[in-house]
Amino acid sequence: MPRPPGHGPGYEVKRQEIIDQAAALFAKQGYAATGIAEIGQVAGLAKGALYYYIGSKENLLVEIQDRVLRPLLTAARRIATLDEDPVLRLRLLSETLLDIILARLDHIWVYEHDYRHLRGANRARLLRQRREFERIVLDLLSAAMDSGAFRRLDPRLAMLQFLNLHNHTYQWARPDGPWDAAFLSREYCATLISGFCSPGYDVADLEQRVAAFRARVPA
Amino acid sequence: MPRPPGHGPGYEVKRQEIIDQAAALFAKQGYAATGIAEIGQVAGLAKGALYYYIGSKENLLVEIQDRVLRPLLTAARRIATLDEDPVLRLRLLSETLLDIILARLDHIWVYEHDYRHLRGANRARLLRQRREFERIVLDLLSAAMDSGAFRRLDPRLAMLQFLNLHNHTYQWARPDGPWDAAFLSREYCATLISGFCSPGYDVADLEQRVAAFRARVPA
Amino acid sequence: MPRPPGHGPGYEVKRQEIIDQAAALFAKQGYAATGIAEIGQVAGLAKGALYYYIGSKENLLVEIQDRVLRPLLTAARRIATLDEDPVLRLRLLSETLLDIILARLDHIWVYEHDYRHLRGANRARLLRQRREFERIVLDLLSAAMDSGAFRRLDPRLAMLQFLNLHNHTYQWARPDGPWDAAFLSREYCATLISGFCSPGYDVADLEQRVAAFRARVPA
Amino acid sequence: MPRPPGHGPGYEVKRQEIIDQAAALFAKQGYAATGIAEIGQVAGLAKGALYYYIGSKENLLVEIQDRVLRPLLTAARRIATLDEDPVLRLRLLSETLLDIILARLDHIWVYEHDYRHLRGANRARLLRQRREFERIVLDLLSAAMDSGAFRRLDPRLAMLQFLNLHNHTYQWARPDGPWDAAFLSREYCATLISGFCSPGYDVADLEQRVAAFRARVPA
DNA sequence: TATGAATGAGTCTTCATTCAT
DNA sequence: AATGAATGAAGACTCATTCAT
Repeated sequence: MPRPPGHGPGYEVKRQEIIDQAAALFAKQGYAATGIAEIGQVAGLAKGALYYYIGSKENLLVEIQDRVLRPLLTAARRIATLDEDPVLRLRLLSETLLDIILARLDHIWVYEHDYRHLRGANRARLLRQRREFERIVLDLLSAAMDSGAFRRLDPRLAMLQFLNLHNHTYQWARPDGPWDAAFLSREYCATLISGFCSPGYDVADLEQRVAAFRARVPA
Repeated sequence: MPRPPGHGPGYEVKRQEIIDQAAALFAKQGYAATGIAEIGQVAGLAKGALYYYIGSKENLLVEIQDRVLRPLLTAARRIATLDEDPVLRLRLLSETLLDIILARLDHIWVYEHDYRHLRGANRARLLRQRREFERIVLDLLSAAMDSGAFRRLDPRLAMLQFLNLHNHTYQWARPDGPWDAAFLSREYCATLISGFCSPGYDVADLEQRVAAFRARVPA
Repeated sequence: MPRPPGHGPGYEVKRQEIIDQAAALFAKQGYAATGIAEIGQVAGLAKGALYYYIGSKENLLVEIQDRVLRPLLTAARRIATLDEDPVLRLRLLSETLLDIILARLDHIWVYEHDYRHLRGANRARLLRQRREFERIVLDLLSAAMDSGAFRRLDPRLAMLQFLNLHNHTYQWARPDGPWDAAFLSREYCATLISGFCSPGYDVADLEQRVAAFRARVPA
Repeated sequence: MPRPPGHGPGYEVKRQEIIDQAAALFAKQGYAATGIAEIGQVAGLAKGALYYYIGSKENLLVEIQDRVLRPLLTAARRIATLDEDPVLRLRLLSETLLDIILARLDHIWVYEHDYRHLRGANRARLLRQRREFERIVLDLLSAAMDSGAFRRLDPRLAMLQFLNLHNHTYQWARPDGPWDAAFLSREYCATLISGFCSPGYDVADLEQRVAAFRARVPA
């Protein structure tokens, strides 16, 4: 997204503010049902000035998707390549995913609902990135099966269960809800791993290994 | 849903057809991004005639939500009052829910995405019905805990996991996908029950009890 | 230009009226400087109704160009294939061209000034048709040289002189001006043929042959 | 054309550069369809600085018209008062006109197309200057008739033929085209004079008189 | 039953211009 | 001498809806 060169120091700050405000509106009303006029009103900017910052409405959508996918993929790639037990890595990935979901609930809402309004290259890039994330989950699940921790299941269905359980959280989570990402991750993973693991696998052990890993490798 | 009085015999048939077609369009493009003109074109009707059948665009949305919620609640109420083990009832409810999701994927898409475009009484009624369904799930989970089958968990979080796992299915399921409702229900419930059950609970036994129930009580 | 099917009997009439009115505005102010709102005002139609008739602003431009080019090319093709002396055919073509220019001065103004605002296929088609007309003029001039009536000149420059002299007429002609197409054609052709003809060619003779042709072949 | 007072030495230079660049854009896209932003981009100037030089968009148009009309009228006035045969003076005027057209094709394009976007005094002055030029041509043609060189024709129609033939040249001429002003002037005047002259007038003689004049009065 | 015609507010976006710095 | 930020009207176009026929 190349932007016209030569902007003042406050430009990017204001720009990010506007994206924040747009994300809140899109989450509440939907992308298609939110008007540029409304965004300008919330931002306290006339339409001309608004466009000076945003370029286009679709651009806002792109930025919001990016704010979700960029940190998610960065973290997922890092976790995927850790030299750790795949089950542990799944647990770490789960918590990262929930971290991002809970930290930016309105972004996630837009991310889940309105990606279909992207067109052309923007849409293609988004789908590619989504597939990459799914691939990482899939590979970790396969690795857990290879390691004997998990039973032999259809890895694709296992991945979809993982995604269902995590991704749908945005539908009911609240910014001031009772549960944080760490807690939800523990619960979700307990459920999934109980369901997926081989007979005799020690589920309870996992949280201690997570704690040990965190002690070894501080964020 | 006020309907003009005094209609011929074909009225209701055509009306249902139009709702079908609208659901398909809404699912593909979103409610806000789908125009009345488009619906008329697909229905082969000029705008005047279209309005004769539909009343308003929001009316279509109401009808689509109803087509999901009416059979879902009917079945859920029936299952909830069965004189059976709560875990078995959960399994039956799961399959019913997945049946409806897979049978009407486009309706579900609209149901999940566009209920926020309902206003006033329509919206209130919808939210009430959703809460009733959630309550049924919650009560079954509590009953399973009371019966000793499940550990003592936060029943609300258990319900949310149940809903996450099931409801998000519409995001990736395809009409010609490889898995049917019975299969997915078995898999999902296996996962959930493994995670929720008390130590020593015999998960594998459940499917035989389902089969026995079906033999006793044919649909 | 496929238009939605099923229009009432008054539709096409009104449509043509609107194109007339748009042509007048475009001629006076230029295509780019004329707003849709202005056209609607002149047509006595709100914006919605206006679009019901026109489809798009560019469409209006296409129609106006077509109203010039269609009769022009039809007539030019017919004249080009007449079994007559090329000089006579040039004279007939000249009068036809001036007929069209004088009959639709505002259309010609738009035709000459605003064809650059056409895009894509519309533009390509226009340029193709213009080239076809030029080709017809060029071929007649070449034939006149081959027949010995004209000196050997650069046929392309001769064609451009023909076009210059005729096409620029729109710049100063008035609907109620003193000269009609027949008169102007006589004058223009007298000038051009005097300049182009071989020594000894009888210029004065031409008008009698035109009269004879008209008597033989009534329009 | 009010200009801010007190400018540095480079001001006027840069100003002229910008007008050049604007003329090129206006010629290609039309005045109304060319944005100030576009001009600023080509000029390498932000909008604020651009306005420091140009004052307003209409100002640019005024300057471009002036660049055509000022040298044209200066030359035409000079030629009109030469103590030479009117036919010779027409031939000299023709070449000057074509010189200006071919030297500044983009300016001419704007001059012919966009003078209607001028308002008020700017427009009045332009029309006055155009009429003055036409008057000069008209007077030369009348003089040629008075001298017996030309037949008695409607002098106004003769003038319009002269203008048609010359002014329309901008429509197809290219900066790197095969014909220069001197050549085109010879051709155009040969055509016009053949058409206008009295019987027995020696057309071929003219070019030698032009050469003789040039030898006597170097530019 | 069904239509075509009309509306006017609303859509996203671009415009020429101004001005504090 | 130049900039970035702001404006608000205007740009073309679409919308859900109504209604006489």
